[in-house]
Amino acid sequence: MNVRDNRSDWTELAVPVGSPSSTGMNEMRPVVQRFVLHWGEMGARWGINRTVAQVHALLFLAERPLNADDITGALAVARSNVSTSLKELAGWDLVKTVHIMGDRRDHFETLHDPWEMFRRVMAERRRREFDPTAVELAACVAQAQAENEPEAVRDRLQRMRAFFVSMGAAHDALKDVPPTILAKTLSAGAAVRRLFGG
Amino acid sequence: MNVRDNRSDWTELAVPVGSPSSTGMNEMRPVVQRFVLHWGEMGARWGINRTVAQVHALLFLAERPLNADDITGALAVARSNVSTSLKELAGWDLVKTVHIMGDRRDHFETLHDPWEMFRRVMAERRRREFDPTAVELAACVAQAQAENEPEAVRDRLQRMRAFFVSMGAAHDALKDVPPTILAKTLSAGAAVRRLFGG
DNA sequence: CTGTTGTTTCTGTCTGTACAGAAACAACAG
DNA sequence: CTGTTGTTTCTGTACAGACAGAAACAACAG
Repeated sequence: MNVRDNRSDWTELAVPVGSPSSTGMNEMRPVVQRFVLHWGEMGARWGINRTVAQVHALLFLAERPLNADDITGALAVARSNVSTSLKELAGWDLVKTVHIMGDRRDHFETLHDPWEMFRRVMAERRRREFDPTAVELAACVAQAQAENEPEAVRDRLQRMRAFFVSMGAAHDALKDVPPTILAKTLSAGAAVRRLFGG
Repeated sequence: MNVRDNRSDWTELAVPVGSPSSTGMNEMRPVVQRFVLHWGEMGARWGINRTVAQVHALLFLAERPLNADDITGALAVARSNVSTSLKELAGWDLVKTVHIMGDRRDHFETLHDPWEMFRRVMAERRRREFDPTAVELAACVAQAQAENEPEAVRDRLQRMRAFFVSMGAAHDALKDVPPTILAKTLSAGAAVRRLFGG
């Protein structure tokens, strides 16, 4: 009994044909495919690996936790890449590993709440990119001072730094607001406008 | 008199050595270089072409409008790419062309207010990427309905769509708030927390 | 007209990244 | 032990994007 024969019958997101294609690929149904492809493109535009984003999209629509072979079959990518992508998603805190009784394989699932997803992605991007840039900016401000840069240069670096400080504060103020509150408050809109004197 | 001889003495951001290097390259001073390089990296991470981001960074620190040759000299990239990058930045509404008396060449300058920069980038990204995705999601929701996708799939697409609608509303509520107000309100933080019941 | 300036387009090249596929390895169940 | 599962690493390849440099072109000043 080899791996191919042992893969689970994964029909939830698959086209309901008689049997899987000879390639071992498990075709996704049209909407699923559409969403997965678009999500992949969007991710790529924002600096997320296309395949990683596709894996995420697939898990987002999956009705049950999928194992690596399910994903390999659906997306038709090498298993090694699925493994890497899952690890990457775990690094973003977007997937978790679950286990199913009687099955030794790892299964993966992702959040189904877009707000919570957004929150975690923001937190990670902040940690990885925003904070280091803020540090770099502070260093630039100091260096500009030390090296007697002209007033204008020092001023602009300082403004940029201040901007980063403010954005950091904004993130701090919002990062722990429960998604449901965020959604309601933002959807209403009026309160937000009022706060900002609109 | 060729182009090289005709280029302006561009010393504001340059290392104050006796003469420009034989390559025609105009070396930036350390802080400027540091900022330009870092900005380039950040841009690349967020899907902005590295060179485009570098041109932007250079203009951000420049004390006067620069012409294409200034930029070519400072960044040591081909003139054609500078031209393309400037056009790209113009497309983001981040640079404008200005003219200097007695000089036929175009000169370029960028905003010096990070808040306003941010506002414009957000507006553009929304137009280019967010809105189309929102449309796509609406289509996915409709298609999922039409093709009798399982409840779970329809529900998740719908949630994602709702998320995009809310984010759009949030952007609408904030996009026209004057940067100064935004900065003050966000920096304070307390009001924001209050609004969201923190 | 000629020289300057700027844009656009083309070609070739280079580089980084993604990726497949294989292999080695580790962990573990039975 | 053997077979399964999963991760990691390696090699080679393929592709997309970035880029330089040349060339053609347009606009315009003098």
